[in-house]
Amino acid sequence: MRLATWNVNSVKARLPRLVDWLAGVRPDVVCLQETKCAAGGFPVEQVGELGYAVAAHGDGRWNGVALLSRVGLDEVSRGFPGEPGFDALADGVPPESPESPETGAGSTPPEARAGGTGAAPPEARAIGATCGGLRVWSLYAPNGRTVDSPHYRYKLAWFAAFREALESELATGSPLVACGDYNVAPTDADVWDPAQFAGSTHVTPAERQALAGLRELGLRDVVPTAMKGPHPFTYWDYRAGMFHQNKGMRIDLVYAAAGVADRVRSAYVDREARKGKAPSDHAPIVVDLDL
DNA sequence: ATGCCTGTCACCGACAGA
Repeated sequence: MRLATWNVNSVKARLPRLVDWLAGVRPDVVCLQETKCAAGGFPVEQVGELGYAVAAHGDGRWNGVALLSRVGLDEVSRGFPGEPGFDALADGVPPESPESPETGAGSTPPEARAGGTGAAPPEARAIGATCGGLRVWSLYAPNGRTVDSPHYRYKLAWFAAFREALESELATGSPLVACGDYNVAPTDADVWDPAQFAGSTHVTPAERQALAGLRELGLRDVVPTAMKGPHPFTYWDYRAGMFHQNKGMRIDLVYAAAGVADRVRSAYVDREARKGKAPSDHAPIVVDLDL
């Protein structure tokens, strides 16, 4: 089985490149992130012509994940149990300036502010399905913005909830892989210059501990081969010629259950897909499995 | 060479990305 994951930064804007890439690389299962379209707006017909079934999960303008498969697409899960939404109240930050410090009957009880139980619905950041006997998740972790932001605490809460959900799935013993844009660089070697990231998100101990929590469940980081240079970066900022200087980050990850990781024949970052006209700012990872 | 930011929604800029 050939498995791939790619943050396409809008499936509509990337459609010509996506179609060409699918036709050339011919993966069996593809995890997409940042599709930036509602599920009904996904170009199902265009990828369908290449033999892919589609399961999409989207809000519209932001986020959005999808799975493409031509080896079966069953037991689709849009989101996961306990998945939190972004809720500023969960951090004690009021959505609007409070009129007064009065705490009346309308105030939200603390127990209703916990992640996953508050009013904010989950964003479209996770979709799972069973493809040819393999349980596959396509993930788009929250960015976090800055370490003092409610979005950073949301990011950590989202990872904690995903760990819980995954623990239940792994208990069934079925082969599983969780691919996507984790928005965390696992080690200092996974950013082009660690000094540039001091005090930033994506490299903090808490974010790296979130990844460690997934590895504690038995998942392994399937590190792809870099097609240029020593670091298998998967993201390069559009600005300031970062790609051309190979100043990137490894934030797209393939986390595989041990039984799947043992069957990885090869894995690589397809840097070619980051070149040329109108690319995504992320490159795909392609993994060949002997299942 | 791969080439110096982009997509979306709403409107002619704002916001988000990491």
